[in-house]
Amino acid sequence: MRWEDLPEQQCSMARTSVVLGDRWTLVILSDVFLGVRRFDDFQKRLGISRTTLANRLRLLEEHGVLTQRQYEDRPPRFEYRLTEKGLGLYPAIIALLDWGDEHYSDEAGPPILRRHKTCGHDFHGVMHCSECGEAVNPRDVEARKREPDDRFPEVKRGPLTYAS
Amino acid sequence: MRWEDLPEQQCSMARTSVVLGDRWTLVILSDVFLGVRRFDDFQKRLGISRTTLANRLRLLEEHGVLTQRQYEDRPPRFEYRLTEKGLGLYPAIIALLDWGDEHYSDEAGPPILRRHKTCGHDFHGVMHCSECGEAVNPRDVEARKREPDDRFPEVKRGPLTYAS
DNA sequence: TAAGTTAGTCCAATATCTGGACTGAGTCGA
DNA sequence: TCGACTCAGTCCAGATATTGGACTAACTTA
Repeated sequence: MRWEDLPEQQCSMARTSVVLGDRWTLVILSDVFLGVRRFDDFQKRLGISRTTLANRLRLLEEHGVLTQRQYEDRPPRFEYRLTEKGLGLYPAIIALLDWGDEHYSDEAGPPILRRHKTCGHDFHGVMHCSECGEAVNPRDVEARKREPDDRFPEVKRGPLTYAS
Repeated sequence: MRWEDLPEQQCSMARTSVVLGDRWTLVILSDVFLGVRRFDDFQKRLGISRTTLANRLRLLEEHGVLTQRQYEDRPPRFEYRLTEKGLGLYPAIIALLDWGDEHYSDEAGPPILRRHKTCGHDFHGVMHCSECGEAVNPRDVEARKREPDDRFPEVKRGPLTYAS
């Protein structure tokens, strides 16, 4: 199966992966959330090739994650900004950054700190249940299909466990 | 810059992206969280090429996200399981699945539902602040570098905003 | 004994990513 | 008015990664 055929699958991660699933997109997006908006700034900060950057930004625009907006008349210049849909990726970005902070920081700690202005503290994200408000533990979650679907074959599997 | 050089960067997303940033890894992981553990099951469910699957699983093992454990003696057979480090990706997986559910579902709703066994309801994840416990809004977060670092050049940027 | 299961490897064709040069419109300073 | 600079890309050819399909290898089951 080719990557482009993934969205046909009955799986939200497959469809998400078409937009975010490549070497650069998540890094670009985390820069966008830091306030970076211009082509050359992305390019200089990330060291990504200009071709690939142009392709990624176009893809993100096509998928409604970013929009271009003019910030200068002469010469006409555009910058990339998050749409509401793009802003909806914030929890995922936070979760991925936190995971990177936890597992790949050096002795001095995470390279970038995030402060919750509302309470004034540096923080990390904790995933809570939308229904009861409690923090969610992976072992307390049970997944089920909406309905049987032959395109998404069943396999033998047990409950979620992990290697100790 | 090449993908392999990304982890040199002072950026947690760059380092995270080395492990997760490709077309298949997130999809494989979301299957792992559904309980899929065997090579052929991944391959049949995802339609990924066997070569790429083998490479991805090896990468995830090298990075300590999965481990192989023997589940059969004759012939010796191994299955892939999450380590504690891998289990730490659950918030990110939930956030990405929720985003896909929200933006790419058909009329009938998300293809897979997740139930919080603790409270008994189908749910989605809400990202909360580890310090004050409140739900986090992207606009209430302020990022800053731990310290100046020439390898990670500053750019002109304003506060986080988005296109309306 | 033949067919099936499981977990891969190997291969050549195709697709994607790379750095670097280049374009083009306009600004800035002297 | 000239020359250097800014910014957002495009274009190219070489390097790298992904693809589907065939194949291996060890063992089980009918």
